[in-house]
Amino acid sequence: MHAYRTHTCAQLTKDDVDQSVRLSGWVHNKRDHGGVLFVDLRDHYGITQIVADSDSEALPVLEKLKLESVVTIDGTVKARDAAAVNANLPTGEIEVFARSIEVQSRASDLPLIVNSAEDYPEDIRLKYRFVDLRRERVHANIMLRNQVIQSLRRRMTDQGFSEFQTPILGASSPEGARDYLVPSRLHAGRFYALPQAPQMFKQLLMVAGFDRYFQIAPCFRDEDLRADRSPEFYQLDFEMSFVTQEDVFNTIEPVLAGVFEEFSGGKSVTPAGEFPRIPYAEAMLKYGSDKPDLRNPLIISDVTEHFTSSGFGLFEKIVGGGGRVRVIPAPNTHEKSRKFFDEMNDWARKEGFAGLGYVTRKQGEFGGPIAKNHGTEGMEKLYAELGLGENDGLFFAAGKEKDAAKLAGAARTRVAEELGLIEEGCFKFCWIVDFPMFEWDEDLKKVDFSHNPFSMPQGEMEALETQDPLDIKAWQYDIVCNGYELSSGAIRNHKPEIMYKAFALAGYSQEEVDANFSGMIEAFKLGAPPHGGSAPGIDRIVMLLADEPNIREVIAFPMNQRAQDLMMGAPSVVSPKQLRELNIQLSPKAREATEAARSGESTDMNTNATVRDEDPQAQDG
RNA sequence: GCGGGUGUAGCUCAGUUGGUUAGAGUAUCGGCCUGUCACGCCGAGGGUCGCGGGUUCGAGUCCCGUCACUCGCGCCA
Repeated sequence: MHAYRTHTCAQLTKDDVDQSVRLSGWVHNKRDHGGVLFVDLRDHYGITQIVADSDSEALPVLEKLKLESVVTIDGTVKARDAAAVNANLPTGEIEVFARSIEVQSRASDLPLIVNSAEDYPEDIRLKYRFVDLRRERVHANIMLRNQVIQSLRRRMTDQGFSEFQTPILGASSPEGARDYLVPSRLHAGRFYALPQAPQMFKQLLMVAGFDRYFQIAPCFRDEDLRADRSPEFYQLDFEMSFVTQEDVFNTIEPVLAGVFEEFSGGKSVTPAGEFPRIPYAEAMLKYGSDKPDLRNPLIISDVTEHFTSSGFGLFEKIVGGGGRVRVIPAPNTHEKSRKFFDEMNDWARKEGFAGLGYVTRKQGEFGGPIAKNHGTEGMEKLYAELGLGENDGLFFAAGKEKDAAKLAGAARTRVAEELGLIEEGCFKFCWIVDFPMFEWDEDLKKVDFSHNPFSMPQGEMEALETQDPLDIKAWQYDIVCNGYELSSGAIRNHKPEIMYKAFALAGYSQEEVDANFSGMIEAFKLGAPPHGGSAPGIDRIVMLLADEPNIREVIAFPMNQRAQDLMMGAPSVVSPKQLRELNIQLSPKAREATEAARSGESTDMNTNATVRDEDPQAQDG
């Protein structure tokens, strides 16, 4: 007999009755009736009920054992009486009568309970993540993640992509997010940078002639966190040679639609080949966002023209100053109280906007200060143009174009949520296309790249030479699903002369380009195919499929919002010897902070991870 | 860096207008219980009300500051 098990905890059925079996697992739950004891024994696969009574030598041991201890049970499979069958359990028709027990690992008091769905504070869950991960929901999320990755891999290899690894210790480059840096021991004062994405390497793989690359690539960005953002995350990074934007779309739509259909649990998914394509400018106008949630039926309109002259002085003034007025319909709000509208305005102010105006309409009657001042005739004209009905309210976002769009976008979401208009049970994909190549940098008062500088401008050299830089579009595209940006990609600029020209428009000299991007530029001078790709975010995909509110629920060992690993105690203080080897000296401020951590001056609960560091019990060698 | 929310027993939470000894469930410990599957019953222990200061005869409750977690803005594709 195997040392630990003959079956898993999900395997035994009525067909196995009377068999002698050996099971191993965690003590999930106990029900002690004095003379008879029931134990739910759990492993990765499932739960089997173990029974022990006074005839069993296992009884006194199990009685004393705490939950989550690990045991091996030798016993006999018994059929349960009809009345005792548990229909909720795949193994519910049988139980195992324990003849003997071996305790593999004795658990002490638990910081959180595995057999309950109760929510625990996230810092406790993260500190004891190995226990948290035993719980049904998180365990299932991590398994879902595994399946999604397997499926993505299969779908990519089926389409002729090859998987390659790229370096983790790379060179820092000036554009993009803040790099995580790793000091070099052999080269004093120099640093490696962890990849924000394997961008240059995947392009160089195309230059190297591999034609179709993909990788489940770890990416690192040292920026502040959000619910859908972690400092380290994974992308389905891919790149293809000799392709147009259309080819990239046709390749990746079936992969994403396919994997979503496979794991959506019955939710509808935008079919491959039917992802709507929304130009960036249109997205900003109609949805107030470059990652619109298409489950939200509300569409923003620009009504600036109606307020060039208006009794409503505030809007007239904004319009006169070059600003825009955008509106968000609030359908069928005739029965909403004034409070509803006022609270929307309060919300907008709390969000840092100047305020959200509104017009109410009940049985054709307009209400609210904007309607009063603008006049019934003007309002009717506006409503007719927008196709609004006699019971539809209207919210107004006014200001500089960027601010008005942003407020309108936030209000569109808020209004739809308040009115329950967001369609449920679906994944709605779209492409955002035609991103501007350049934008005006208000701080530096100059033209700068609005996205990745390696994207090919639409119209290529001719566009750069003849058009206003701010009018030039890039072959740059995002995939958006339910309001989340899942992927960003581009057809790359593989021509050095266009690269130099594009950088020149953004104010960078050829020498600067050569200095910062020498590898790429050199490569493009030695025979580079036209190529493009994208990189869907794996964590966000799994988060959406698992219907979780944040990315940490689908990461086995996530960091908290301050980029700490509460379980392992990262980032940690290192020894003076390590620092000396790296030729690194701490600043006085850093010395003070690390001294405080060492002497345990700070006694708040978040130093617990560090305390655990020093607990030999907690070290796993 | 900024704004919102939260912080009361190991955990989940209640705690009235500022008023007696801060409660419940769960977990833990002890006792009882031979068919449970969220087993049940009896009992016990467990509290710096995040921390510091203030107002007050009196603060879990009000005020100021601060810390932690979290959501968002800035930042970031």
